[in-house]
Amino acid sequence: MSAAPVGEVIARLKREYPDAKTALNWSNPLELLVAVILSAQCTDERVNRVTERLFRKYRTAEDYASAPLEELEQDIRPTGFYRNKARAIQGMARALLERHGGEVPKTMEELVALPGVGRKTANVVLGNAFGVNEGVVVDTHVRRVSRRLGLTSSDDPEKIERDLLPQVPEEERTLFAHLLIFHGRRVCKARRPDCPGCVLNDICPSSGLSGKPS
DNA sequence: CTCCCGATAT
DNA sequence: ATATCAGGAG
Repeated sequence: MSAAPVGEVIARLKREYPDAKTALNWSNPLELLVAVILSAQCTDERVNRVTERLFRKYRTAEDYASAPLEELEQDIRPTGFYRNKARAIQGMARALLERHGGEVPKTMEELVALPGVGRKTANVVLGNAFGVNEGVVVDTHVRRVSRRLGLTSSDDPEKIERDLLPQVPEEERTLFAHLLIFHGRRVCKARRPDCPGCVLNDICPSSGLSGKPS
């Protein structure tokens, strides 16, 4: 079975999810960066519950940098991996102060050099906070849905991104990720995908195998 | 490769 | 009980 054409995938999902955008709540680049670090292996809904109070308490890089680590850990605990994430956020904040005047940098190279920031997190910040679409966000949903659609056969996020890059027009890359994430949550779910109710049913190589994991 | 880890759905 | 959730570091 051949891969689904990306243009058609985007067109149909755009019609299906006209309001697809990040589900994380944020009002500046630092808040987005913190929210994305917290979102690892955690739903956006729970991240938002935590950041609602977190962002009232921590407003600048200095606030995260100077906080007692145990206190920051408790402030983010419900998101899981809270010790790693607290260390990442504090290390990231201190790096912002040391290297970037307390501001979030706008290049891939500078972002991934920050503690706790990998390529996926950097791509989210670049695309959503700065409008830079040099890469494609590959999270668990993008990975699963892309594989099922036949857009990639790899299971490594960096290889998947290299496979997707030439297929997705630069100005559509942020939207593309949001569309696949929405679709991955509501229809092309990890556990029980709803292939009969999927608008990509007729162009998806995995349709009918309804259930066979990525 | 393993480890980190709480909350929710099935 | 177990799988899964906008991953990254050692």
